[in-house]
Amino acid sequence: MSSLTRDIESYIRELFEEAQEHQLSLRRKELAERFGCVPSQINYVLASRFTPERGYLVESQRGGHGYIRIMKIRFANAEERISHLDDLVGNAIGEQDARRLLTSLQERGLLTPRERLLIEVSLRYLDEICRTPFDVSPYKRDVMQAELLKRMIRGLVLA
Amino acid sequence: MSSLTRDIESYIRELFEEAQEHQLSLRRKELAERFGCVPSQINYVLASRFTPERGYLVESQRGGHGYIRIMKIRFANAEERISHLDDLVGNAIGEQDARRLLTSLQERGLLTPRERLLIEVSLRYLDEICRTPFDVSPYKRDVMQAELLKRMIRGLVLA
DNA sequence: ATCCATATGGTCAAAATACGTCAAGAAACG
DNA sequence: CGTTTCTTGACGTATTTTGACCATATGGAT
Repeated sequence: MSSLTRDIESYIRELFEEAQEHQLSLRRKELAERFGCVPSQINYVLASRFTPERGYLVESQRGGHGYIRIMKIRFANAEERISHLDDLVGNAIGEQDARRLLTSLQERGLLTPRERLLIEVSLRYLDEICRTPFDVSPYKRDVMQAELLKRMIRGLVLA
Repeated sequence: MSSLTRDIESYIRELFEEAQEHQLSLRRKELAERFGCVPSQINYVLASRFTPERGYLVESQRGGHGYIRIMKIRFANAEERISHLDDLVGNAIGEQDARRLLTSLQERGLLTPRERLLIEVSLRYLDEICRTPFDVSPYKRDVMQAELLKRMIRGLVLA
């Protein structure tokens, strides 16, 4: 049940909590040694867990005194937040991706479990009627799902 | 009278009771082996029994260290309230009636403003697509709205 | 100033692992 | 006896882990 990637992710999150900062710096090699893995494993963790989609940006520098800096994304206003979230949803989104996004939003505290449940119910129903009474193509279904999802998210941000 | 699906469903419910947690993790392959069935049978059980409409959310991850996580959002036994609310929604509900009902639920503290917003956004979108791409009759639109509303309410108002 | 040794981090792809989708046929139901 | 629900299996996709090889920054030597 535990995995290297998840362990490293947890460790980095702990560092964030301890630091109480919106950004922190790491040494790739050091971190890899701490977890007894190859350095590129760290890149994998960053690429899969500390993405803009999950609210993070990563910068790095090579060479002597190299570093990896992870930053939490901050928004100046609701509009920025909305456009960020709109981008995450995109023009079309499938069931799996939608669920993943909702998971991430819940983890970020932007959504309560009940709100997430409401969203999932409505997405499912939309998908269902698109299939059965109407016969919408898979891609069009994803476009419609994306539209509904974006509207709900926009509403929540402004609420 | 017993069936594979029901057996697996019962088993998962037992796990919830034992764990006394609102969420639990499974391995699809393991579970399939325990019940001597193909792994996709597990997907069927999840898709038909642990839906958001029934108060559950399911997350999963593929690949190494993959898992299936089931979360119980719904609060225990509130069947009476479900049927009561179903009656309130009825077979078909128009925009005006729907709004009245939501107002009442919100006033009774069964719904937060954000949750209500989500419901209204999705109902409005449903209505919109029923008119424009598809050309659903007014009555049918009301039926579909009622159905979506009922599903959302069933999913979460229970406590 | 330039070169180069050293110290970092980056990319990519293969292999292993685990879950998802879909549709056809069987079974149960009313 | 038609409809819904269940079961199965073939095929598809996603994630993790590792390692070989690539790119870049720094600082001291020339």
